[in-house]
Amino acid sequence: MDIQALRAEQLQRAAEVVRHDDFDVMPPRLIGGADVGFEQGGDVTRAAMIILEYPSLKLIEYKVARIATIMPYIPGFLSFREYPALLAAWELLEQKPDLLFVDGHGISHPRRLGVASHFGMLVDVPTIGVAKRRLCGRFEPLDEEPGSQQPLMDKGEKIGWVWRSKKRCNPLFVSTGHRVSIDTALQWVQNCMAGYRLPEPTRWADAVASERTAFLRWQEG
DNA sequence: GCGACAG
DNA sequence: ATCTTGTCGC
Repeated sequence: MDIQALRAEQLQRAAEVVRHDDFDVMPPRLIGGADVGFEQGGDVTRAAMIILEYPSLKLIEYKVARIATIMPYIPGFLSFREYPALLAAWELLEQKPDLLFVDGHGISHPRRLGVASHFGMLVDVPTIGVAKRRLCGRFEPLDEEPGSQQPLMDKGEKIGWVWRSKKRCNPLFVSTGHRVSIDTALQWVQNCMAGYRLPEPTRWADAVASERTAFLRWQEG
């Protein structure tokens, strides 16, 4: 793979990312969650795509796609490693979501094209990036209280929000993926909470992609 | 040169 | 991401 070529592609695509609200459906009735996991020691990439009904937040569909891993993990180039499997899972969905939560960053990326933005553009769907750790940017320390937030800044630009979703838990990094503003992205993440650190779309996608016991148990009943 | 570095 | 049990704290 040619990292320089991928870097150039990121810069080109980043210029096309829509950072303002551009929903077709408001409020969204179907909200999706996407995440990726690995098998066979990393040789197989497994993508999970789940659909929740809003505002009930009930799981109404989930699909899993498996493909051969094509690229190693390189910080800043995660989307190239994960989008092929995500596309495969997306094609399997019987219903497409009005808004999609992607596990990972959106524009809070060195070149403003994290996996949430990249994938959102590929399928032209509004996306929000929800990451568990920082990739770039700086932020002031957050208060201990849940709900505290701080803007994530990079090179003089606000690229997302650092938000403490739950007591004594590390904060989440929320950013625009595609067709959703930074503030609206945080608003929808907050609208999809159910008592856990992660919002429901991301939590379910993570459970399905990693075959968590919570999901396996749910799958039976 | 040194440290940072989504999943 | 993944390999993995118990364990400390609310």
